[in-house]
Amino acid sequence: MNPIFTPAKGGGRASEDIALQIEAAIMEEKIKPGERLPSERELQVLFETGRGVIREALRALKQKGLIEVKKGSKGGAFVKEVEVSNASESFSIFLKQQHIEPDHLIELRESIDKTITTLAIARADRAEKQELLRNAEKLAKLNMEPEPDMDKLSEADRNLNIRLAQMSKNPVFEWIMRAVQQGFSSYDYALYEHPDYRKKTIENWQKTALQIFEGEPLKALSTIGNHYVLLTGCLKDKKEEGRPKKQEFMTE
Amino acid sequence: MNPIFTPAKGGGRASEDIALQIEAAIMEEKIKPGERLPSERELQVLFETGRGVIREALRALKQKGLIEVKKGSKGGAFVKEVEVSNASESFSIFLKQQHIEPDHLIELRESIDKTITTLAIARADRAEKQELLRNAEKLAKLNMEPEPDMDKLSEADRNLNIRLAQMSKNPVFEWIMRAVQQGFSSYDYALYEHPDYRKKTIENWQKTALQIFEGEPLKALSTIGNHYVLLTGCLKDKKEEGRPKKQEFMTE
DNA sequence: CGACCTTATTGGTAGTACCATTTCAATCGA
DNA sequence: TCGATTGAAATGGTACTACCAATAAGGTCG
Repeated sequence: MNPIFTPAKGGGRASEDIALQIEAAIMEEKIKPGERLPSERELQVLFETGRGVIREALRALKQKGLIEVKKGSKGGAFVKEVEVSNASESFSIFLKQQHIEPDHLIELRESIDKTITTLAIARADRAEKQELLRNAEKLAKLNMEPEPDMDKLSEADRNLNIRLAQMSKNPVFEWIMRAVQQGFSSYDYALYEHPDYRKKTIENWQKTALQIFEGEPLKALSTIGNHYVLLTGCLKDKKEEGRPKKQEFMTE
Repeated sequence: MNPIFTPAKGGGRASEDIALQIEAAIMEEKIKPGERLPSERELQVLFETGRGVIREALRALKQKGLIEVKKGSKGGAFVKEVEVSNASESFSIFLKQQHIEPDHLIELRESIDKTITTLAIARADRAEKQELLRNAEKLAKLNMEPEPDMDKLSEADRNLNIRLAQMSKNPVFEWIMRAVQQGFSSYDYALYEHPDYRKKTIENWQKTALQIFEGEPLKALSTIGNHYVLLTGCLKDKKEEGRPKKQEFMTE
């Protein structure tokens, strides 16, 4: 085997050097997803360093979502298949710490959603579009219940968004969508609290899915736009807490 | 002071628990950016654990970009102001490991750029628009030189993109723009290698800036679109390496 | 008063010992 | 022979100690 790893250079930050070497090995696919890294004690020898340093390096890689660690015999650090959920965490940290306005995030989502919709109509096959339609119906059915389960409703809404993103056949959009949802799902939640908004939102989803299925880009875009009209209207109402003066969104 | 930190619960993953507690304290702004966490030896006492565990927790937080660590007396872990560079690192990991196609990223940029442009026309004040125009001229001037400096050209291009994003008055778009640029600046670089593409791209930028200045949304959108026609055309040419058959982008 | 030195603080590294969990093979029993 | 039990080995998780290296602050000497 090639000398993949070379002893860590001194100078106050050995664990960073080690983390970089391992990360490089993963990126160059010298170690592939699913494979195991040497044990901590072996790495300790390879890098000619203490075990604590190794552990710190592994901890950083784990945080990056590059590896996962299992205990016990035959345990160790395994190279992980990249999951969007890990990659989007820092994005949500950014959102939280910057006190991003809901309006700003909504702008992003609206922009992305419109592109995604256009792409989905052009690229998704018939089966996928039908599946989207089915999922929209499932959402509507959830709302038929006497006591609709909020968590399930949000989950179904989330699912629709992700599915639509996947239909664009562009993984970047899927990543963004997941990141945004992870960061700010709470606002969509608000949309499902009022029975009135809830009903309209669900109807809107069904309409969107249908128009995508029928390949009507312009109509679908307009319908998607309406989703955000609803959302901003709802958030505005909520801000005026208790004293709603008038409703300014389109009723249909 | 409240008892911010409680001893880590056992069960095989103390450092995670500790990292969560500290992260929560940061998010709730019990510790604000710029402030210092207790020293490792103090934390060791607060959490009733070993120093190694503390160090692992801090390493994870550092990787998340939440803290930075300084050595020496009066050193320690300081809560960091969130920087886009940290937040966008995981994004570029995602891009690298997923082997994202340039085309996919271009789709995102085109989508975002169009929204940004629309917002910028509506929201930026006259001075900012004029400044954008000046920067576009600066870019053109750089190209007048007998031996144009590639790095400076890319830098100027980057600057224009960021500036435009800022003019949208929406920090989320700025983040996305920066992240994308960090991840895939190499492709824009290609655009500036051919003198022919370079000239057209720069002219296009000037045109865009002018149309934004004059408040012509539709024209500006079309011009922005042309930028990506150029970019895809250029990348395509480059892929056909050496045997360019025909040029398929708009000449003007 | 300024340049230099000392010291205290703090992160960084090394090493050891031991614990908890997990796997797997050897052993025991029916 | 087959199954269950047990025990050893591998491996990550924790604790503790000692020492190194960098840094800042204060004291000392010229």
